[in-house]
Amino acid sequence: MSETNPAAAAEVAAPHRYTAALAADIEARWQDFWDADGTYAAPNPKGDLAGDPELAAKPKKFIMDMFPYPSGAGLHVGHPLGYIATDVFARFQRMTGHNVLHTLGFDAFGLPAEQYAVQTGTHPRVSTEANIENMKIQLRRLGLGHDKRRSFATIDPDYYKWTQWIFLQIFNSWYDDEARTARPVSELVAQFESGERALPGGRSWNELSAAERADVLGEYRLAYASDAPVNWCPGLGTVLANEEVTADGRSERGNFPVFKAKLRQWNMRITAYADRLLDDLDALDWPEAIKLQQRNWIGRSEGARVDFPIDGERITVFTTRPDTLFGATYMVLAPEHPLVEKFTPAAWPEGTHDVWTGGHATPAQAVTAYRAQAASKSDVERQAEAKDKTGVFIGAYATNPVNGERIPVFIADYVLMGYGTGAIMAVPAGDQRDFEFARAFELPIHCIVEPTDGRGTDTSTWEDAFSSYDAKIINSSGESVSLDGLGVAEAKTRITEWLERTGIGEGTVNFRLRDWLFSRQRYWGEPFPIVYDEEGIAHALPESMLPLELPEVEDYSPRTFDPDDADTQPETPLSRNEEWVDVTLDLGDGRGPRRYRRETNTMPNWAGSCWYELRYLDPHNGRQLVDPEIERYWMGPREGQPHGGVDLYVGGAEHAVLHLLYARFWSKVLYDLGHVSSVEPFHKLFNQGMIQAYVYRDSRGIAVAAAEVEERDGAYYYQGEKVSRLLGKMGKSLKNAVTPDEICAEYGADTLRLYEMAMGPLDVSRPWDTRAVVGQFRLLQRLWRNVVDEATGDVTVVDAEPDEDTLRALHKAIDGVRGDLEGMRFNTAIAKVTELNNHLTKASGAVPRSIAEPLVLLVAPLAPHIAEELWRKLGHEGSVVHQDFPVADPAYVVDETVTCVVQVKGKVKARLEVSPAISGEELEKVALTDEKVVAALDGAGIRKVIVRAPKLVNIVPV
RNA sequence: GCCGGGUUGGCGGAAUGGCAGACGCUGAUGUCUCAAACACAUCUGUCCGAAAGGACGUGCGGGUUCGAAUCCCGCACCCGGCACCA
Repeated sequence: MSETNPAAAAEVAAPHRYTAALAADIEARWQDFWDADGTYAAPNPKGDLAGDPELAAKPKKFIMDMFPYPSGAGLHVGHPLGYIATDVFARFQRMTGHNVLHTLGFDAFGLPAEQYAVQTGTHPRVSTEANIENMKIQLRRLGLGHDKRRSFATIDPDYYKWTQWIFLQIFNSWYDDEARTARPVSELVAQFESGERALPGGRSWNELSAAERADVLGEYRLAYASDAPVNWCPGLGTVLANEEVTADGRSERGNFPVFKAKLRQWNMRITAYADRLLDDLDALDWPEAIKLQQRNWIGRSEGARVDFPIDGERITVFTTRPDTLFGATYMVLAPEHPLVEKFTPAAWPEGTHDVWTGGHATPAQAVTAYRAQAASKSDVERQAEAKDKTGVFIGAYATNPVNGERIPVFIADYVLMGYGTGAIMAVPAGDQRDFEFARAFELPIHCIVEPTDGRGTDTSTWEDAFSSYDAKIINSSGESVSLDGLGVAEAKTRITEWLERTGIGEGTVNFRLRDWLFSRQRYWGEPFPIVYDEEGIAHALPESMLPLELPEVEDYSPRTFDPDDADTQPETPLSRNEEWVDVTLDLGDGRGPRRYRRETNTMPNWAGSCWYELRYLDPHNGRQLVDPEIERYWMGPREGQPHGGVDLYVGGAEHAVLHLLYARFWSKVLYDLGHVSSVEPFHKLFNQGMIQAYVYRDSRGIAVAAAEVEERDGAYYYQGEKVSRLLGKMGKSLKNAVTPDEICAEYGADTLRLYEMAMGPLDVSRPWDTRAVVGQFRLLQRLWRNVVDEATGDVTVVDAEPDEDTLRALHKAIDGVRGDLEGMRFNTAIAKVTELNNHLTKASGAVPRSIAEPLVLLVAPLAPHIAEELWRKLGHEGSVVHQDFPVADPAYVVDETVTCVVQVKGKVKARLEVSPAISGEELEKVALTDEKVVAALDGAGIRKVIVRAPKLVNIVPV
């Protein structure tokens, strides 16, 4: 024995104590065992992953995490929170009779992986694959029960072959609004050929050129290229989806300015699915907050389209308040509205108001100047100036169809081209924005809703617009329709009927959702399986040419620009490889080998995550993206899940509208085209909270190493200097990252798992506290000691009958833990296990086997390594993973006696030990004769006695 | 501005109409040890009290109820989302 090595001395005294070293040994052994044994292999009903028929016959559970980006920074303890939670849940499901599919892949395309690669100067594939390997090692140490046969990365050609294939399915589809389903474009062509569907302009399909046909089909395809204003981000060198742009007009990633630029880009016609994406939310088991965010994003508004005649033509507006049509005193078009030029006359009409012209000599000049001004403004500036309404008269008048009034037409940037029809009827009395504009441009304000707040009908005295759904319509009578005296709802109905009867308009539903910009000027993404012929017509590559692999290029980094320079144009890295771009191919369409140019944009990083749940099911299938029978087994609709989908999907709330909306859209298209049986990808969604960490900053505001900060008397010091403390994110840049590796080294993975689950409810964010981790370590140490002799390593459990108290403690724990695990309340489940274990620790004598065994099973989902080891020590062959979870005996779940509190006027005055079966009358009698109660009543008369047997009696004195 | 979520000991949290503070951390004291660490044991919401015991207490103000952390109304603060969406 060495006097100078106390740790060694302790080990000699208790060589079989549950220490970090022993935990490491146990964990490594069982992780190897699981890999070799294939413990977590979930059998498919057929195919290469078919297996154990007994397991396959059980009800299925598909439990999934949002898969990680393999960033170069590695994991900190915040990352695996959700993975541990799904793993605990999956293990519990395995022990309660389910065939559980649980695995994890890697989302490895996209900006972060690419930027890391650019920073480190290595090829994205090399650095990404290294990161994946590193992350796999980190994750393996946590003991996650993944079916590793099913893992993949989105960058694997075998995977993105099918991402490309799905893109082509979408490209080759159109949305049939009447049938409310996607259909192959070939069926649309057949309709055009037969004349069943009319072509715009009344032409016949046969007389169209190939280019014209392509243009017509482009109007229908669910994936289409178009010249449209997109979010161009010079700082990132790419365009971005609306969802990737923040409210203040900057890129979500990198926080660079974003400008509107007109560029030819690929889009997904997600708007065709707006109503279904909205309606189908109802049957999903998702947090209401997330559903609400999606509903707001889709933004359904009921209203009407109304045609306003102008110069023998018409401008269509969308309004949610057709009942206020009589109050429309002017019209506003978005500056970029395509009809603006058409109606802009050569000269200002006689007597044009000076404030309307913006000081310009002609309407054309005014329009051009205003458009230039609007385009140069970044969204940030627009935001800041939102209060000051700007605009200019285009020199033309339209007619209000309901009363024949001549109303001026303006352009103004408060009307957005992307919403509705890009044109509005302005009702300044009822709409605050219109009101402000009318005041600024001295336009008339007609009161058409009777104010209910006493302000009167003289609008010249008003300070703001008046709007109420409870008010009555006034001043709204015309020759053919009158709304006077009606409430808002009735007026809407009547005017909509009138609009439809006269053909002037129609009731309609409008959505805020826009089409999804689907191309990026990046290297590290899926190439589009699209080539262009000499006429510039896009052609799909045949399936036999998939996957279209990413070519090598000399410089894969994106061409970025001065972030503030809007006058730049994106340049795609793939366009730098002329040999790859310029190809001669036979597409198998009967045209023979021809020269084509490849599409050089790549898909956005969302593409790979839009369908990965399906590939987990049948990851090695070379002929189909997933076998239909296998898909139906794991994903198909069933009772309570009318749209099918993954049984549990856990991830951060930051994906509320991006990934989750896109994945739902792809799922619906695949369903419509008959490739899958599930309409929705994720039946139940759970958002885990964030693990936060304290950030310590010195007087300059610079973050200092959190691990080296000392606390004295409620203040914090770093190297003697006082520092401030704030709760923030965990990360390298804030110098407060704690890695799972550190915690595993100090306590073991089981302790880390327990601590993360015990910190609090899974859906709430909470601060990491390394000091507190030891609490869960002690739990495992006591658990170990309750079964194993620390000196000899022998099992100490005895075959004696447990006492009543212990039996009750066990069955109450079983009952509670079962419910808590089912409800994903892992923190309280651990508290109940701890209580039982503490009970055993405190009880004198060895633990009976009939208690120790179920205890180990209770622990197994939470701390699987130690559970395996104890299970083996208790004399069982094989793994604990597929054992049955204990079932509580109801006879022991209730206590033999319960404590009944007796209150007087709601204050506890006495406690009685009574039988749980005691009757109300009996209990009342006992309570009223209790001496403490008698003393508390002090002779006062009794007005009322409330009895809730057996737990409570409340006596109300007079 | 609109919408959603939250506020409980020194800290993380438990209790969703019936004993507020389960479980854990921290802290105090003790056992073990030459000593320390580990481990174990007892205590640890605040105030009054030597103690027994008592009073107060779940962001603030009101209400419903025999009884409210929990339900209702109003307010403050914090976090998240959306935002000129007609």
